[in-house]
Amino acid sequence: MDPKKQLEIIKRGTSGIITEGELLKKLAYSVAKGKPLRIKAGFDPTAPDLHLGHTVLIQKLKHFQDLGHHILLLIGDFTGMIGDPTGKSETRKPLTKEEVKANARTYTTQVFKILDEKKTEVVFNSEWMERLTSTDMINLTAKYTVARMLERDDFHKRYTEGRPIAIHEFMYPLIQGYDSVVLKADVELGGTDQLFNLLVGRELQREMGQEPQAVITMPLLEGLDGVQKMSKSYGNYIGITEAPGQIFGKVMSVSDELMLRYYDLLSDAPKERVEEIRAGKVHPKAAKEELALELAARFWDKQLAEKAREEFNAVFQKKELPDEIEEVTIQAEGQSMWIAKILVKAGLAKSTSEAGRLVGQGGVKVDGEKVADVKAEFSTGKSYLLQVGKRFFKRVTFSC
RNA sequence: GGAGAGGUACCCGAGGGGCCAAAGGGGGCAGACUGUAAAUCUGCUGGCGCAGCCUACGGAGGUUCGAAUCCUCCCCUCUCCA
Repeated sequence: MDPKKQLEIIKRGTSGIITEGELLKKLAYSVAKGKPLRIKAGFDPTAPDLHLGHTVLIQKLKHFQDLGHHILLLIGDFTGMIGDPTGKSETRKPLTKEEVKANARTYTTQVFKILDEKKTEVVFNSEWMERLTSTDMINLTAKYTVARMLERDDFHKRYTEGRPIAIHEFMYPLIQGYDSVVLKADVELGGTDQLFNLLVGRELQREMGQEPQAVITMPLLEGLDGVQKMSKSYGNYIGITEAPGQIFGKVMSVSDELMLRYYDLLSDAPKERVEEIRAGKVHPKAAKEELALELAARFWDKQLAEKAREEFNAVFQKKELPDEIEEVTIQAEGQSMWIAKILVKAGLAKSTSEAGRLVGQGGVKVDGEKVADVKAEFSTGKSYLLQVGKRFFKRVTFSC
């Protein structure tokens, strides 16, 4: 495909390209020689569950892949084994080889929900990093200065704010850059927070006589709260292995404002459609449904996504019951049981205190009836339909 | 090696002997409303069969009728000096 056209596709949704001119040149060269570009993206195998935040980047890789370029999926297993104590988060305990391997495997299977496995090369940086000697390592560190390291925004911030920076954290950018040298990457993708590391790759490549990689940064996706970036540890994520109903519902829970952001970063809907939505020509709820449908279908399929939509509307609009309600069996401790205890045992509340609060706030229904009394007791001889809030349902039975 | 600052709940952050289960904000949850698990408003947000008790302000001791607050030691982080 024409290099300019390729660039246009690639550009969509990116936060920055360094430099556009270089990338265009590389694309032109690739077209002229019939040689695909080597596109690198690195992943940390510490948290094996991918969420939508990751897919912003993966989706971009997919665009490259569809344009016929060669995707290098780098698993940072070496760095994972050292453990990365970024910022104030307490030092992560280093992972064992087996754990890293297992994580990497679940990682890649998830990635291949989006990318074409046959056209993707998966590499592990332990392959070459473990072979480096201490001398090699020190030589690598000699290529960069502390002052330049402190240019990295988060290092700079932490330094001036008097927060800790461990020495080995300086190694990560270097190792990541060195990976680019080994892989002879033409382009590297990363989140905006990766910009510095990506640039180090250019620096090192130049140092080692290679043409520096072009760098593409993708915006970080805000989580469901719309404030912090999407991350498992904030619990504000949509995992790509979650049930279609979950994915659908979580997308629907996003604020109208955040929805537009999700459209920009996640959707492959035609540009014109996104513009219409932004202009307010589409009802926000309808627009959100469209997006929820697209995403649910991306990780599952159209039918399941459609079913999730129907159920969502049944439950939240028509206040009907969901199709599938989880059944739980609770060990009976007598003729009757306190409502708070039932809720805890059914997994609908963390503690009887919390359960008590929920009842007090009128958030608990049994068989469709609001429970008014915090001290209510229910006979253990029957089974009940429990509902907490609008969206948590469980059917409980008791066993003796 | 010396001098100083600091460590508070899920996160940020106030509080410097009792009125502190700890202000405020964020996040989360519930209710009302609706367009939906949007927005907005209101309430809740340590545990315990709960007008009471127990556990909690980095850790361990101590002073005191009473400690997140004062003292001692320890751990951790940072700044300046050497």
